[in-house]
Amino acid sequence: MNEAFKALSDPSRRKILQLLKKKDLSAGEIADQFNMSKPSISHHLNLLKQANLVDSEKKGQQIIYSLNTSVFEDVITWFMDFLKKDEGEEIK
Amino acid sequence: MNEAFKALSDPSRRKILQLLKKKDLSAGEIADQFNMSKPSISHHLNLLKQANLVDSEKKGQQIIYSLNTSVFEDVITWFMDFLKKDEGEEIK
DNA sequence: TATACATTTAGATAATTTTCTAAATACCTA
DNA sequence: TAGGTATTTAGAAAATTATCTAAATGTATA
Repeated sequence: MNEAFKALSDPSRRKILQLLKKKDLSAGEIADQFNMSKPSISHHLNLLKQANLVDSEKKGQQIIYSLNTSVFEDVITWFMDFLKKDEGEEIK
Repeated sequence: MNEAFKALSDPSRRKILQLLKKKDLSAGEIADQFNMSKPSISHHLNLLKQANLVDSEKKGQQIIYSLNTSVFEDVITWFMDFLKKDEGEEIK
């Protein structure tokens, strides 16, 4: 899960996730939303993919990216753990 | 919330949070759990504090650190958003 | 097959982050 | 107030990350 935390620490990558939440997008369509070179976006997409936060599928000459929510669930579980009442000191 | 994501991207800092989940600890007690110099731990604690993930309180010559869960709630909310069903395309 | 388009790979540079040692600060107690 | 303990601040070195331009790859189409 370390890769996911790393991937999530960058604002551009979080913005990519927000965009993909609305709908699947090609690499180029994602890049259009940023003031950044395409290779830089490609690099960010690669990190998101390695963290299993997105999936990609080749379609003709485009590559379509989509959210992969399975790791999101893991991360939420990790966080929820901090809100659980301390288990050592049960309320009687 | 960017500072929180940044703070959470480091494994040592996440380990500190796990330790503080069990009980409040002094800076020295935290440092004892790591193979790392005290100034380095101090630096990590500072980042966690700036992200509002921990609080600190001076007690004599020690500084006691504790979890601050308010930002955890915000972050969980951010994540939950990705698991919500797409709101544009309602099921009828 | 030649050309154009979409994306990635390579390689370099700049910026940020992590970590260290040495020194400073703050508090406690004899 | 002198000495000891706990922690932080300062400043530097090393590692990692973000970003760019140029070139390469793969696909579509005229």
